[in-house]
Amino acid sequence: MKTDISKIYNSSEVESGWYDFWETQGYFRADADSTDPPFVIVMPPPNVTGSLHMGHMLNHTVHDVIIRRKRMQGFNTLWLPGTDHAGIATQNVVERQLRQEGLTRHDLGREKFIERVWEWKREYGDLITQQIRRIGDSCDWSRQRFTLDESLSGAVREVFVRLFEERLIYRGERLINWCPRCRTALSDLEVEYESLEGKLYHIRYSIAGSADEFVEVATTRPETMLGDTAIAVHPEDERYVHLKDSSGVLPLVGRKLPFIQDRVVDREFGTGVVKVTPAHDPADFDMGERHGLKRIGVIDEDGRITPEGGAYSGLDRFEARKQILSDLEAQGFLTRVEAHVHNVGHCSRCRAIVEPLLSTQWFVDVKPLAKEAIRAVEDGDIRFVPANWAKTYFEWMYNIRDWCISRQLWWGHRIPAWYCPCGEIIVSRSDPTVCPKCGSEEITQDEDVLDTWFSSQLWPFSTMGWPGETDDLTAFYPTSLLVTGFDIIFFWVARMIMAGLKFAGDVPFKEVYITGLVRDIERKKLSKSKGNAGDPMLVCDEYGTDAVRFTLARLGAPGADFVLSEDQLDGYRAFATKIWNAARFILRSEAESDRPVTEDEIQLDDLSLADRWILSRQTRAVDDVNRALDRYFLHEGAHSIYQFFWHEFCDWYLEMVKLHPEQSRPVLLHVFEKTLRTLHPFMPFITEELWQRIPHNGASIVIAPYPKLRADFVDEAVERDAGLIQEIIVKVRNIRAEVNVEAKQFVPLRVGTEDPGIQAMLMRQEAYIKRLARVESLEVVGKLTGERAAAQAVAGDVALEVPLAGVIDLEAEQARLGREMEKVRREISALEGKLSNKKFVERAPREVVEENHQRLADYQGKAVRLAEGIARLR
RNA sequence: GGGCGGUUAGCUCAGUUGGAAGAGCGUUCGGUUUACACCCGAAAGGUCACAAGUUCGAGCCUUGUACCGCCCACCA
Repeated sequence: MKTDISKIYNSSEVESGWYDFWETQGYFRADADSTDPPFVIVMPPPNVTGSLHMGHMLNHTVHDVIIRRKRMQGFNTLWLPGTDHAGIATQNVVERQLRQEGLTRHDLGREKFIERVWEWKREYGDLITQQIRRIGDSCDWSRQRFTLDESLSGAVREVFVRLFEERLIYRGERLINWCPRCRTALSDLEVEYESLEGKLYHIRYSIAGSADEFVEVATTRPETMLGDTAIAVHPEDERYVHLKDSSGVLPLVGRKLPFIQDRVVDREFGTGVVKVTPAHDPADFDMGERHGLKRIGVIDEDGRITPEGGAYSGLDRFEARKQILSDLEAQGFLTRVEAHVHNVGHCSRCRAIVEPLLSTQWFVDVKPLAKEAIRAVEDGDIRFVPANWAKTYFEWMYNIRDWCISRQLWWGHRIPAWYCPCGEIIVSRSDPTVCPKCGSEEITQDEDVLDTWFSSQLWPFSTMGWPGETDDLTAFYPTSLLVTGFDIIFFWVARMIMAGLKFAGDVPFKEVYITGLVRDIERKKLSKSKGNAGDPMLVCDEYGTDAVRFTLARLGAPGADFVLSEDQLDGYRAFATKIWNAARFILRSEAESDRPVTEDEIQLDDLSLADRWILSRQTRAVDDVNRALDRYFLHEGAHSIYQFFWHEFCDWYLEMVKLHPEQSRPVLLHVFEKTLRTLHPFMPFITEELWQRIPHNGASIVIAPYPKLRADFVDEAVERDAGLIQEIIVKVRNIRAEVNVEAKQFVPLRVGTEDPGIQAMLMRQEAYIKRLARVESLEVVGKLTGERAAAQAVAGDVALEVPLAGVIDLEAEQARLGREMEKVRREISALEGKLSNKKFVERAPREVVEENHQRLADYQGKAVRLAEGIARLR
């Protein structure tokens, strides 16, 4: 037990040593052989390139609060950490570095480049795991994983091969999303649509064999016309039925384009005539399929016009657009240009405009997997918190489309497919050396790597050793809970569910907690001047990690966005300071005889009112916290413990205890110690620091038991008595403030009540009133006799007056009591109205009716006493 | 076009079997009371977006309206 305690709470000092202690003691390590019930979370692996942002910190706070409490409750907890190789993101970072050296990845070649990325990872990849330690996350570092670890790569390969064998992975030429900047294919999810102000160009296409007849098409992308292979109209559009069997002529190129009829054409839009470019537009691709159209690719992987584009060959796509427009205009084909807002797809990594391109890629046929995954959520095998996110999940799953998984990158899991000149494609668990079909040794491996999410989707079981049959899988799979943001429900959550069911034989987790978004702090213009208030490490430096964690827990209701502001952080830093100062107060009067006090040792009968009251209130607070946390309502749990600690323990109990410090010492120590345990999941550092300094059992608060409900500590009568005393104290303080009594002056107090029980109680407990309300003498009478020089108030059905000669302003006093009376009358008439309503009395539950009667009686008593008080003023 | 969420105190937000409107910050007034001025004490402040409905009773349930936000979608 440390005895010294600094006067000022210094968060960075408090937060510096404990993590190493916890880690070396092995408190965070899970035991696959334990017989305790497991509680398991796998950490959503952050990108190795990354550094922690506020979103992470919120997410990790939720994780850690939940997992620390479970650990204290005796679960065999595992929080498995790790990082993601993040294909495009990481490769971009290293390529940027190379560019500064005047190099491209091609200058290095594949092997050297990958070695370079690994070097980079070794150097910087630890940053984020250090940050994770800094914020106190209680993860099991002995089980840390990286998606490119050998065993995880083995899992990826196994899954690829199995899906290929089941024909759920296939290779084919499709229209895919292509990022010309990253030079890779993207999945649909990696394309982000942005509404942009563009132009709608109207272009005249003449009719073949007719001198003056023409149709007008509208397009936002004139450059794709080079790849047009048809003109489409709606089959029931009378304006164009006559063109059914004719052709149009492509301007500038002269190619003949057949007219086709298709129901997707919107007759209302533009002229109702659409140019069809199957190689560069998803809708046109589908039409091309339906009508057997030729596909002419006119834009290449760099976003330049291909030789198919004739005169425009080699031009950048946007340059070509300008050129084509000016040529069209010069030749009179461009009839009209109008402003047009439309959605443009951007690469989610580099923001370049995505090009729909015809390309041969690998795909997963996910529909069969989705079926099981939908069922798992429908059947409640997986529960979303909040529940409505399941709708988002279903929506996507019902409409799920094939997943393009190949990426033209070097950093990632290389596709385990080999090609033989004979045409054979070999997909295998081990690297082949010869073609099994023709025996050729000329086989070459596919150059591409897999989408990063292909490996992430296996995370809950690949990290535990799958496809091996490991103890960890037996002990910890399926995991208990996944905590993540709604932005990756499709990318990750849905795919893990599919993969888990398919390969690990069970759902990957039983519950999914969806966090909200931490809205940009800049919205409040708080950070601009400070530079980086959004960086959680800087925020933790400034406010203390415990305070930041508490703030996030307090504000982040499941699924709800919130703004993190400096005001909020200030408030919860003050909370940490408050805890510190309370501890200082307690440690001030440290005694030799101090020792840990367990609940069972407490003899309720021997205790003061204050002690019994705080035990009762704490019991309720602990119960509130537990019920809130059982539902993952961290915000409510944080609120309950905050209110209890500050406004009951500090504001009332510590003040009351000053009357009988020695007598209350055991309860004081007990309640404070238990409060620290209740708080520990939210504020791990300060609670450990203080817990170690006060009497306690055990080596660390990390493994101390989490407080449970002690129903026998709840005492309604005590709470009622203490409540009345507190109310009287507040009323006296109120009077003192109203009539400007100096703080140091003690005043006389007279309390009137005809209830002998209350009279006796007040006499017994008068010391509290005297001290906390600064009262010199307390007189308890049946009825207030009244003098003019008295300020009056009513607490419950008890009246009181402060007989202070000469200081009272009669008019003000009258006005004050009048206002009070007004309120009481309003309550009475509302309650009378309610209770005279026959239907209410008949149909409302008896307790509710009874309660209303009780309240009415209370208010009526109040009214009588107020009336007496007002009368006595005259 | 479809789906989801939001609208409660000056600000940021809580509010689950429907049963007396809450917190933090801010505001006003007063405070060197032996833990704490990152504090203490006292107070002010709300037609719960609007409208109908269900109910004895609605911030909460139903329907509609308005505004704001997000997601999905092949009107070029």
